[in-house]
Amino acid sequence: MTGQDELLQYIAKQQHSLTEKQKQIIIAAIEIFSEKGYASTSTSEIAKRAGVAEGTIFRHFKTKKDLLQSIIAPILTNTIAPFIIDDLNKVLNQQFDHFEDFLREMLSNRIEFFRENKKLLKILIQEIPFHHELREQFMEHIGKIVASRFRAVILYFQEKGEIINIPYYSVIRFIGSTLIGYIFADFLIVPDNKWNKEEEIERTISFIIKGLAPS
Amino acid sequence: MTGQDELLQYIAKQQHSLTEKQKQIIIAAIEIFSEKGYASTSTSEIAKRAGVAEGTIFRHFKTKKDLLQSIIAPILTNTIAPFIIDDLNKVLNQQFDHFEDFLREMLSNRIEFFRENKKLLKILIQEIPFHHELREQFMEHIGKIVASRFRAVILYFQEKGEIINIPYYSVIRFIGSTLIGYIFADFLIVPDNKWNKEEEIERTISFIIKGLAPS
Amino acid sequence: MTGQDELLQYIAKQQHSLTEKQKQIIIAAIEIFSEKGYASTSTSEIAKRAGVAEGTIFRHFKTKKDLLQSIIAPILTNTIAPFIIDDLNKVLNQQFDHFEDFLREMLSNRIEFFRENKKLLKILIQEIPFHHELREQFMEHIGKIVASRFRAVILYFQEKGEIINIPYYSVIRFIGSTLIGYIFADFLIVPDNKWNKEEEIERTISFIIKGLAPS
Amino acid sequence: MTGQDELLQYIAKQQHSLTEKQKQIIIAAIEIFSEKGYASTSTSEIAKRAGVAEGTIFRHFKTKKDLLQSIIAPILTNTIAPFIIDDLNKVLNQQFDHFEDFLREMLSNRIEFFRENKKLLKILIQEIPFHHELREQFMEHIGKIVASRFRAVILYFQEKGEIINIPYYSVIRFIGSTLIGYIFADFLIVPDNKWNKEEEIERTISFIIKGLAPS
DNA sequence: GATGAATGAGTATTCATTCAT
DNA sequence: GATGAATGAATACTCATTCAT
Repeated sequence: MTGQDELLQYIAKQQHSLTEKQKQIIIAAIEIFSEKGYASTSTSEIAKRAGVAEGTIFRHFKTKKDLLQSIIAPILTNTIAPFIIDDLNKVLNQQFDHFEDFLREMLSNRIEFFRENKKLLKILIQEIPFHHELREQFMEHIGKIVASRFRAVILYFQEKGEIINIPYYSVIRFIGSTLIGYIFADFLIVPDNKWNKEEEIERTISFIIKGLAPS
Repeated sequence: MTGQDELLQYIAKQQHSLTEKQKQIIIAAIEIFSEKGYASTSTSEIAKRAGVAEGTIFRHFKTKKDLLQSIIAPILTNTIAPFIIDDLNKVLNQQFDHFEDFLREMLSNRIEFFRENKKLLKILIQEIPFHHELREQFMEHIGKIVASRFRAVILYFQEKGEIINIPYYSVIRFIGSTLIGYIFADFLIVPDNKWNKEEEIERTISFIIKGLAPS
Repeated sequence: MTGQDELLQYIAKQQHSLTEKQKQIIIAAIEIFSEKGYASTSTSEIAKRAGVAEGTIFRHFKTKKDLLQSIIAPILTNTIAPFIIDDLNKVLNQQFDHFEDFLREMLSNRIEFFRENKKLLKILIQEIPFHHELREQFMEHIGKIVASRFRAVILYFQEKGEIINIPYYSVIRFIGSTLIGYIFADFLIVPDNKWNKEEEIERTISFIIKGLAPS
Repeated sequence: MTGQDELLQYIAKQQHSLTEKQKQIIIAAIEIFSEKGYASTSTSEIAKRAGVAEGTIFRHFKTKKDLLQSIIAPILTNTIAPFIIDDLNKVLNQQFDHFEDFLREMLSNRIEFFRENKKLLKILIQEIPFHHELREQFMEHIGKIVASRFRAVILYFQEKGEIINIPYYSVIRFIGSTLIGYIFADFLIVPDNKWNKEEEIERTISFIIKGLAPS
C-alpha cells in the first residue's frame, strides 16, 4: 500500500493531466513490469490489476511499448532536474566548500531518489538493454547533460587540489560504481540484517575520498 | 565467428557429454537470449538459428526454462572454481605477499573472465531478477562459497595491517562495485575511444588500495 | 474536392431533412466504404474523417449496417425515378421515333448517372452479394419496376419491327451488359489514353443496333 | 458435397504438393470467402469449418492474406493456360475456319470454366478492387497475355473480312461484356426458370456476330 | 444533440509443447 | 534420435456499441 501511495504521488506530481483510469493503468503496469519484466507481462494482466477493460489500456496508450515509454520518459526527464539544479549548481555556486560536503549531499540525495523510485528504476535498468529508443533517450538526458555538469564539478575540485588529477570520466566511474554498489547492497542484497545505514554511508564516503585523494 | 568459437570451446570444455545438436542449440540460445532477453526469444527462433527442428530442442531440454538453466548452471559452477582454487588459495598459501598483488591478479583474472563470457553473463544478470531458482542457485554458489573464501582473504590482509579494519562485506562491496564499474566502462559504455586500458587498470587498483588503506 | 461537392449536392438533394453532421457522416462513409469496402471500414475511421465523435454516428444510425442502408437506400429509390419517368416514358409517349434515338438517349443518360455516382455504385455492387436486405431492396426497386417498364419499351420497338423478336429479357441482357461493359472500360480499365469517347459511344450503339436488328 | 468434390479435384489437380490439412483449409477458406467476403471471414471460422486448429492455418499460410493469395494465384495462372493454348492457338493454326466457330467454342469453353470455378471467381471479382497485389497479378496474367493473344485472333478475322474494322479493344469489350452478361444471367440472376440454355447461347452468338458484322 | 471514455467480445497471429513418423 | 506438423491457449490489439456528462 505504501508503495502504491508513493507511486501515486509520483504519478500525480509529474503528470496532472492523467485521468483516474490512466493512473490506475500506469500504476499497475509499473508494478507488474518491475515484478516480471516488460516482455513477460501481458496487457490482460495489467488490465486486470488496474481494474479496467483491456481495451481501455489501448485507448490511452496506443501500444504496449507506448505504455512502457509513458512510464519511463518522466523518470528520464525528472532524474536530472534535481541533480543539476540542486546539487551540482550548489557546488558551482560555491555552496559546498569541500568535496566531502558535495559527496555527502549527493549520496543521500541519490539514495533517497532510488528509494522512492525503486520500481521505476528497476524497470529502466532491466529494459534499457533491449529497447534502443530507451537507450537513446537515456543517453540524451542522463548521459550528456549529467555528465557535462558532473565534469564541471570534478574539474572544480581538482583545481582546488581536493581530488587526484586523473581524467574526469574515471572519477565519475569510481563515484558512480561505488554509489550503485551501496544502493544494491542497501535495497537488494542485504534487505534485513545488521546493516547500519549511517555507518555504511560514512565508510562509503571515506572510501571514495581516500581513494580519490591526491597522492 | 570468433565469438562463436569461443563459446564452442567453452561449451565443449564444460560439458563433454553434449552431442553436436545440443551444442548448436545452446550456442544459438545464448546468442539470442543475450540479444533479446529470455522472454522475448521464441524456441522456434532458437531452432532456426541452431539449424535443428523445433522438436529437437524439447527432446534435449524439457522446457524453455530448462534450456535457460542448462545455460546458466555451468557458469555458476565454473565462476567460482578458478576463483577459489587459483586466486584465493594462492593468497592463503602466502603466494601473494601484498594486497596489491592479490588485487592486481584478481582484477585481470576477472576481467578476462568477463570478456570471455560476456553473453552468458549478460543473460545471467538480466534474468536473475525474474527467476527465483536462478537467484537461489546464484546465492548458493557465488554468495556463500565465494563470500566465505573472500572473507578469509580480507581478514588475512586486515590482520597484516594492509587494509582498513571495517566489516569484510563492506570491503567486498567496494572492491566488487569498483570492479564491475570497470567492466561496464570497458565493455559497454566506452566501446571505442581514448580509453587506455593499462592506465585505467592502474588507476582502478590505486583507487581501491588508497580507499581501503588503514587511516 | 469536386467529388466531394458532387456528393454533397447529391446528399442534399435527396434528403433535405439531414443535419450538417449527418451529411458529413454519410459523405465520409461513402468515401471510405468505396475505398476499402464496408467490412474493412471502421466506424472510428468514419468518425475521424467526418470530423465528429464516434458516438455521434450511433446517435444517427443505430448500427454500422444501418449507416450502409441509409447510404444505399436512396440510390435504389432514385436510380429508377429518372429512368422511368424521363427516358422510358418519353419512349412510351412516342417521343422517340426510333430505337436508336431511345438507345442513344439512354446510354448517355446512364453514363452520366454512373459518372456522378461512381462511389455509391461501387459500394452497391460490392456489397450486394453479402447483404440479403440490400439484394431484396434492389430486386424490388430495380428488378421489378425497371424491368417491367423496360419490357414495355422493348415490346414497342419489336412491334414496330425495329428489333429482333427474341424474349425481352434477352434484349435487356444484351443492352445491359454492353452498357456496363462500356462503363467499366470508360471508368476503370482505360483511365487515361487514346480512348475517344464519342467514337466509342457510336461504336457501342452501332454494335447493339446491328446485333438486335431483325434478321 | 458436389461443390466440395469439384473443388477438391480442382485443388488436387493444381497443386499435388498440398497436404490433406492444407487442402481442407483451402476448401474451407474458398467456401467462406465466397459466402461472406474476405474481410468478414475470420480465421477462427475457417479453422472450425476445416476441422483444424487455428494455429494450423498459420503454419501453412503465414497470414490471412497469404491464404487468399494461395487461393487466387492458381486461378490466375490456370485461367489463361487453356485459353491461349486450346482456343486461341487453334484459331491461329487455322483450325477455326470462321469467326462463328471460334466464338461458339470459346463461349462454351469459358462458360464451362465459370461453372466449375464459380466460388473462386466470385472471390476474385469481389476482392480485386481492394487488393492491389491481386490487381497487379491479374493484369500481368490475364490483361497482358490474354489480350495480346486475343488481339491476334481479332486481327486475323478482320483481315479475313468476317468482322468489322474497329479497334481490337472495342471488339474485346463487346465480346467480353456480352459473355459476362450471359454468365451472370445464367448463374446468378436467373437461377431457376424458363431459361433455355441452348437457345440463349444461340441468341448470344447471333447477337455478337451480327453486331460485329462488317457494315 | 454531441461527446469521447469505457467496454468486452472478437481478431489475426505467436508460442511452447506434443507426438506420430 | 530427429523431425516438423499439429495443437490450443495466450497475446497484443481492434471494433462496434453504450452511456454518463
